[in-house]
Amino acid sequence: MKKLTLKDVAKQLGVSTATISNAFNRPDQLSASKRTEILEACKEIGYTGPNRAAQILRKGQSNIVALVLADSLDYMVTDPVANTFIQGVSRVLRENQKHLLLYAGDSDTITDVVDFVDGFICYGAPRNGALSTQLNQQSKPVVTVDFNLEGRPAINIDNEKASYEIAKAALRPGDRAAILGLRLIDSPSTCRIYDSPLLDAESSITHRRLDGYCRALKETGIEVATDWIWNLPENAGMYAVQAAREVLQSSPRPDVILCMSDIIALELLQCALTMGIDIPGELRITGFDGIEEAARTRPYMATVCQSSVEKGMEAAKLLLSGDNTSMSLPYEIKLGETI
Amino acid sequence: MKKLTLKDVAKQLGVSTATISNAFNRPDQLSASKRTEILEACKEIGYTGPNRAAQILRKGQSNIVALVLADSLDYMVTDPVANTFIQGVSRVLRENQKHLLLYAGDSDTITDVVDFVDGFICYGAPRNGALSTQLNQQSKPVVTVDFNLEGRPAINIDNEKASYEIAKAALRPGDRAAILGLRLIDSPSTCRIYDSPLLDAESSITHRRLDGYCRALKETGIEVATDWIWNLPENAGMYAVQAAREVLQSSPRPDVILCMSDIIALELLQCALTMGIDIPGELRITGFDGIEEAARTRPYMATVCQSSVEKGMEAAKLLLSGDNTSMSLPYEIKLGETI
DNA sequence: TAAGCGTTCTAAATCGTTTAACCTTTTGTT
DNA sequence: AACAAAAGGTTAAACGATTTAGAACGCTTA
Repeated sequence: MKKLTLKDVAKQLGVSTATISNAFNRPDQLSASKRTEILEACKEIGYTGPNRAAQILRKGQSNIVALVLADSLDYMVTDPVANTFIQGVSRVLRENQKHLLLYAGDSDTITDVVDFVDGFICYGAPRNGALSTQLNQQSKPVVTVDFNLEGRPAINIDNEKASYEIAKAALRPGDRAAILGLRLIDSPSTCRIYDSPLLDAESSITHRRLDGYCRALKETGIEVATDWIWNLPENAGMYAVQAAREVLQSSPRPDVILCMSDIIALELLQCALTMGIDIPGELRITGFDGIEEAARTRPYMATVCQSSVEKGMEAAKLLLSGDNTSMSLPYEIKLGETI
Repeated sequence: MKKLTLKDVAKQLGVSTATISNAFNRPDQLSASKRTEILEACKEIGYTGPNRAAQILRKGQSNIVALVLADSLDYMVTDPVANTFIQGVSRVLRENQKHLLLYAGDSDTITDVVDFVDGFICYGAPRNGALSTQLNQQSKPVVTVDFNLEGRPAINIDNEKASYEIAKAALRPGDRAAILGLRLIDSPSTCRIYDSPLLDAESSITHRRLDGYCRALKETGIEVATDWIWNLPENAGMYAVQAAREVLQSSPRPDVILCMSDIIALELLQCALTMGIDIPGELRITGFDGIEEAARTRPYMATVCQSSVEKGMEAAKLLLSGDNTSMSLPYEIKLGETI
């Protein structure tokens, strides 16, 4: 019992293959009566429609969109921001009958999929530079999120401005301030920056956040040495814990700690509370992202709220529209109870 | 600048297309010297290898595996169990150079992808019965996880036995007991079961858990009326909260509450602690799954630990192996501090 | 010398569609 | 009535590979 093909069906119905194909794809190319007649007959004999694999080859279009994640899936999954982002993407894709191919950015090539995928949504700068260049060299559409790729449309929030604003709200003149940063330098473990060279500063959102913090610090008349800036290689609790301990045990302890993500800030808060430090009396903390958990803590976190779902949805819409214009999404400063 | 094809390359090198194809796919079909000569020449002129779309059509194999999730992606993403499962699947697929197509089970058809996908991993029973029958009727390999599909290999743990054991550990003769269940009946919101007809009892893991609980209850000499069994439509906090409130406010209050997932149990624990109920003095609670968060609460949760990552990995391995034998994975009873 | 055999490569069929180009009718216009 | 345009189909050439059957070649063996 082989699978039916267009040809088989055409033969059975006594019409050309083109007509069958048109019945399925281009209703304007044949009379309505013939069309329904054909479709009914197909249902009758069990032909479910043109073979997708053949369609992909012929049309050069597969309805598959690759979502390239900067980090390995292992990290992605534990990160609520990435999580909800995927949600948003998938929602829009589904509405448009597109399919989602999940692609981890730590793979070192896209050659396996570039031939059949309709486009790429790229979430976060690939760790792996080769992937960026490959993405840029191929001709399928690309939408970048939370980083920039030359000549490609990007979805972003104004990270510099948002960071500036949350920092400005948290800082008082005369403060000692520390920063818990993310992917600022190339290091596999949590550490202070000192004078390590900054990583990939052009396209990285965390560097924009750093810029924003620095502007606010300068305006408030505060200086921050690079040994008061920590760097985490990934946005995961296990890296945050170590930074939190170190920064809280340093003496004199900072009055403010600016964290580049809520995951980091929450771990820090937890750690500080355990140590009996009064928040915000003795120490002020800011986060970034606005994940749900940050709103449930006590005291609840001062942070920058951005809608990851919306980001995902806009990214997908942008890709599908074929438009080439970047987009800056709104955010909201939530003062919370930690500053 | 059109893309190079096998034909172009063959013409340029003065050999047949078959030889080029063989150079890439079947090294044994030509001399080693010719092969390296060809591959080098290809690199030289910028031919990166056979077009995947054409390969898919011709070979009938795409290296794409569809992961069909029972729930919509929206729910999936917030569920750490599903999350880590995906992780496991993706890890094995990547190791084998396969790609992952994420497919939400609330879509009503697989016809869009069945033609080009190499197989399906199906996580949880699709809500939508049509999808099950479609999966069964098509001829591509299917591996089911946490439910059964006739004639298809399944990955599971022994839910009945595990539930029996955790319940047995929690129950004392003379207890009043309640159950917070999952997807036992067809209802869009949290409610007691009363005498609603049970749903899809054959293939559902939550029915196996119910069986296990019931065996333990019977052995301990406890009777549970169906109005002491709650049903949640999804494994999500928002549904759990309501059930938790209702069950805790009922009087007399139960001495033990058996929860079919950690998400539910944690919400219940939270709720009970807020109400000032002593755990486990006044109330014992059991969960199911062994998610990380359940180990971090205070008191920490009594639960059945199963490794979702491993489940995912085994599912993927099973699919790729082409084997047709089901598999029961180990689990571990963690007594915790809540019983 | 011719047959037999392994190796290396080629020609041509095939995978299942889509679609540009072309051919008939039918309809509308003057 | 004559002709253009539209409607409804058909033919056949792609799309870019894989793969079977067999040709050509050099070599051994009887």
